Amino acid sequence: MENIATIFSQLEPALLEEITANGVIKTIPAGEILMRTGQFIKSTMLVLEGSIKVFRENEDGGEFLMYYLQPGEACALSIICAAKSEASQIMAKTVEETTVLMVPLGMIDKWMLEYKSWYHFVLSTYRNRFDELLNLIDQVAFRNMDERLDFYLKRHAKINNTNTIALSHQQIAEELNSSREVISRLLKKMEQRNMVILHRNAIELI
Amino acid sequence: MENIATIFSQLEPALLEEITANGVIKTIPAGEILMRTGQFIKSTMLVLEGSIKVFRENEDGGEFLMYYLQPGEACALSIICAAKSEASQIMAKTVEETTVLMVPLGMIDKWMLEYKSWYHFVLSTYRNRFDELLNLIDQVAFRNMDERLDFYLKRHAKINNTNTIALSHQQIAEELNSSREVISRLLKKMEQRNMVILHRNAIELI
DNA sequence: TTTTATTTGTAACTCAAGTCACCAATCCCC
DNA sequence: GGGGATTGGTGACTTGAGTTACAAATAAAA
Repeated sequence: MENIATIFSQLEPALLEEITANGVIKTIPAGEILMRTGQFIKSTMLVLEGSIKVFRENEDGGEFLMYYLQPGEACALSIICAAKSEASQIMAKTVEETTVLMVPLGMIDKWMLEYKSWYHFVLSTYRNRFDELLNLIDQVAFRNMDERLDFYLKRHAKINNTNTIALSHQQIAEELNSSREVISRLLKKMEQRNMVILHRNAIELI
Repeated sequence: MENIATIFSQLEPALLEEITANGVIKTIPAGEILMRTGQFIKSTMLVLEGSIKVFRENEDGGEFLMYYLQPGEACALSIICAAKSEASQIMAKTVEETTVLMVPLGMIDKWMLEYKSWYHFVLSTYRNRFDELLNLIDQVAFRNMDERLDFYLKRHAKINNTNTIALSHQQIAEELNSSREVISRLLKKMEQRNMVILHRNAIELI
């Protein structure tokens, strides 16, 4: 794992020291649920390594994808909920082994006043999540499933920095709140158009 | 119009004085566009009276509703964009004659450090908008049009504190990104189930 | 009072996408 | 290697909702 100062290079040195002093580094195995619908949140997390999936669970247990948290990012919701100690609407879980830095909620308010770089970091966290949600609304409100699938695959490839998506059709269907058959059909069409090559548990982008 | 101190009673007196000193009160006629997609934002707004519709415009000019800003609320986006001076993804316009207090963006950052009540106000503005977007995603991703229509009518009634919605089917269709015929059909069904009474340009909730 | 524009009602059609049913291929583990 | 589990392919059917087309009702304007 890289150094905290490298991952959060935009934060000023004095703040990084405080973060190191007050935060607890925790490594979480893949697939662990970090936040459950309706759960009370008592600390925020900065992602150091790995990746966290933020999603909404529907009635059938499908995990409708909202966005991913990557190293160098923080959970906007935990910061927001902090202020109100209100129930969160969404869930979060690790997709791979993930190292996070847990920061007590009290520190967040304190640092906002003391460190300009923290203030800007928190605001930009909000803004990025806000944008991400606007984008998601765009997708579900205006796009058809074929466009959404295409967008999903490309984003997934970009985030993981590879052009092979190692997911089953079922998993993709759940993240897009669709059904396996629909995704299989659309992927077949994409293959016929030479946009992808299909393998078992893997989709290769061309 | 009520007093600023009454509308924003959660803000501390010293801050209210500063707001009055630095802000400009502006009354805007109904239907005026306050923020256009891609436009640069140079000041934030606190709503004193009236109401502002925040929406996304689709290709055909339909105004897909995101949420309404009411007296006592502020535009979260303008605050977010402020920090980054980035283009906004969405549009805003007055639905009726609206009085706002324009505050230069520079003040926002300044007050965050100086006034705890401002800090909490801004954060709660973010959180409320975030919640609103999550709710919207819920609607478009998981609900059918009949449920969305029902939800829409009830919310509209609640906001305007009346059980008569003074809108044409066409207007409703645009805000839900649907078509007039679909809304007419669904409303007819609701009337048959004794959920509403239909009038010209008005829908009465029972 | 005509004329015109707006609003609403409805039937018929189309299409995207979800569901059902079933099968084949592949993997995994005992 | 055999048997169950997971994954993927495909046809047939259903449904929600958008589209086309047209008519009736009402309001607004001339």
